[in-house]
Amino acid sequence: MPSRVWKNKADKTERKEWACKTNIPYKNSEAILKISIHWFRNDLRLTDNPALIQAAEAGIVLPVFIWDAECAAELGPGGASRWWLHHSLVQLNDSLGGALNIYCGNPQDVLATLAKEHAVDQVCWNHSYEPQSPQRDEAVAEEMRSSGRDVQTFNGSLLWDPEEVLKADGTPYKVFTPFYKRGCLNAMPPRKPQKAQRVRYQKASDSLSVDDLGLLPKIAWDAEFSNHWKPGEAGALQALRHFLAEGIGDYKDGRNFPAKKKTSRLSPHLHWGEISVNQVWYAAREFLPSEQVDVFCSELGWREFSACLLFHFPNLPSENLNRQFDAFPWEHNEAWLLAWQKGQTGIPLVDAGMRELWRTGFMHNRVRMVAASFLVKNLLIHWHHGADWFRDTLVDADLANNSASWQWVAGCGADAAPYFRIFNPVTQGKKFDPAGEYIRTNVPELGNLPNKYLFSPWEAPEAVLGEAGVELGKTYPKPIVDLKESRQHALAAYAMLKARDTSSEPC
DNA sequence: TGAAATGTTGGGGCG
DNA sequence: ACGCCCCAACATTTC
Repeated sequence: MPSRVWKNKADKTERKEWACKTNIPYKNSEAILKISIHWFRNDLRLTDNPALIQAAEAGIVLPVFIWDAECAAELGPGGASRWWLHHSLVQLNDSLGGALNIYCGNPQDVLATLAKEHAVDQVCWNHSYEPQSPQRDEAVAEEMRSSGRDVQTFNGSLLWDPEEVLKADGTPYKVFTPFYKRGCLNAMPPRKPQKAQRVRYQKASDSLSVDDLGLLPKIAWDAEFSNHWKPGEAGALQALRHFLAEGIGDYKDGRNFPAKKKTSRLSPHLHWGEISVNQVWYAAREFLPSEQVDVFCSELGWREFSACLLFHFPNLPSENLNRQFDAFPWEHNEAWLLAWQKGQTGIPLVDAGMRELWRTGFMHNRVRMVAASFLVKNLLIHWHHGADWFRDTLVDADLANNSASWQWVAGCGADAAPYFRIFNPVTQGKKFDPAGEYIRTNVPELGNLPNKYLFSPWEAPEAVLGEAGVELGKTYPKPIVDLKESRQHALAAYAMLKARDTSSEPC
């Protein structure tokens, strides 16, 4: 897409030429060509970007990205997500012909200064629905309006606006099915994606470079990431095309098998808005008939559901949605947490997942559920610790999805898995990784074990272990907990919670 | 998008 | 032929 950097005072011929191409009458171009800031946040794309389109239609665009280190320190992007952001910004800057204006600091201050320096007429951005956003954005808007500038904001990241998806009584949905069926599908269809258009960008002289933001990790644990991911808008479109060609046809069943790569792997792209969810939704629905894409679309629905929950319950990252769980007897054990994080629990499917995460910044969804269930239910470690680790290590770390999903697994969330639904990593492995491919890829030291014992090496006869070159406790850990015993323990903890709850009820 | 315990059914081996 | 037991296969319930 054509884009060009214009100096502050573009010469007349250039301006005339451009006015010609865009059908804006040259005579009026001076008056019509307003200067707008487009504030990039979680919408790092040029296509189907409502706020950017608004800015572009008005005239010259000053594209801005601001890294607010103070804000980021709290529940902002973790290590893997920062890696992604770094590369995504590099891509975005390239597609803007180098015109991305990068700053560090408090957005309100940065934008106020920029607006003054560049005599900005209008400021545009797409909403973020994360908890700190609405208030901060409103303050920015207020300041801009009071200095006589237009402020235009849009929903650029969700199919349905969380403010509008409410039950008849005006309260937010807490159960997925009615949320999706009645709240979403029954409402107006999502906005159709808009094409990218010609934009004239302006580069400020005091912009930082992407490197200046220091987003890349100091220790090179991201070594393998670039083998698996291509951040940026082009990478996002490529991932979408690949999913349509290879994954979506068999999505319903295929998505459950971690060794098959049938899931879309669009989550990090969607998180940073390198592609809009509207583009994905319509691309899928135009590609195959409804009944073949409904399962995938409902996964996008879960993304909407999580965003909506976080929007209406801003404490979702820290507090149990179901407050009964506040009394749950978590048993913190630092050594177990470390073993889980490093993929050294001695439970092959769990370790495979945790190592895939560490190595590639991603874990297949099926395995996420198993690994998370193991932490929360077999180890009885508080879901906060799991959420913290995922937030730091997943390239698709997303406050809404992460918080909602951990609460779902722990049983305290909206429409949650009942607490007694405890995944057995051995059964799950046999069912969803029957050939053991996924485990062998990620836990190579078990590679020579026969399938019969691959999912539970502690049950293998000594001779079989010896044959496979496995020595439990040396080359691979013994299980840190007994699956059956820890399951019983978890159920007992839950029973206690329930007893406590009912005993205090009748008053 | 659970797992395990418990219940039910029916075929086959066997005396 | 019959009753009995075993057990796989499936269904239901319980956590």
